[in-house]
Amino acid sequence: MSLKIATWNVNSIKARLPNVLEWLEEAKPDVALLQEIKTVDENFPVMEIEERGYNCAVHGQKSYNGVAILSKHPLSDVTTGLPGDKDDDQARYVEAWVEAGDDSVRVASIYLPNGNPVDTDKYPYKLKWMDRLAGRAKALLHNEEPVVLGGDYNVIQADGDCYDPAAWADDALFKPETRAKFRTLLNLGYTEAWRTLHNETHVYSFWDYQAGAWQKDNGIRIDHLLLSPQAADRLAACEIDKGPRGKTKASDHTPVWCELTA
DNA sequence: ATGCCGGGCGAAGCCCGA
Repeated sequence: MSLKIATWNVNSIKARLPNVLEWLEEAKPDVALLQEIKTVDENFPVMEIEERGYNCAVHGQKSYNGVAILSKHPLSDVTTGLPGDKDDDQARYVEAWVEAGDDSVRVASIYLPNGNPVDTDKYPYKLKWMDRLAGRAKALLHNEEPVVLGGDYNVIQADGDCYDPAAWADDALFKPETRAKFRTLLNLGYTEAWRTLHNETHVYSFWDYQAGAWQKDNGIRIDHLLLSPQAADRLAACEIDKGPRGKTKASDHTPVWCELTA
């Protein structure tokens, strides 16, 4: 048996609903981790998504942020919010156990802060959020379960993950401190699924709406699936699906998915 | 090119994203 787990920053579930429903029917992920739903829980389109055979766990917020987990299998043990700062009211983390027999897995949908401009409090917020994520990621390893931490990490890991490294050098997504924090996650024992299976550079998951970035393939790869050892042992495939980015009324991100074989 | 699009909010124009 196997499980297809995808992550996608949809940039508003309200504006993107037709695209998301079409993608669910075409790509048929077993689990979909969504970010930037930009709505409160009460306005999440649960009915339309349940009609397609998915259960929903939603951690929403008015206007900004917001994350969700969609799953064809039952969800349990749902937790919302990233531990470590009771004053943080931004909806950027939701976690759940996917009940799928031998394919069961713990998943989290992550919307890591952008951090720009770097000379404001947004950048230290990003770095502290990454420390908190590392704390949660480390705690999850103690359970020795398959875990998939998927989402918009807002981290460019290396020169080959963006179209112009010089242009990104001082950006919050690419600064050395940011990349070091990301490596801390990997050094805990997590595997970045796409890079593990692919050697190519200049393959992206985000293209700006502006300046013909999509047409010129001026993108960055910032949407990642991080796997615990027990999940990495099951990794059979990981791909970036550029299809949704080319549709009308597209999100500026495109889905990334992996297949775990039990 | 730290905003050229595109979304939210709310009903014009500003905030935000990467």
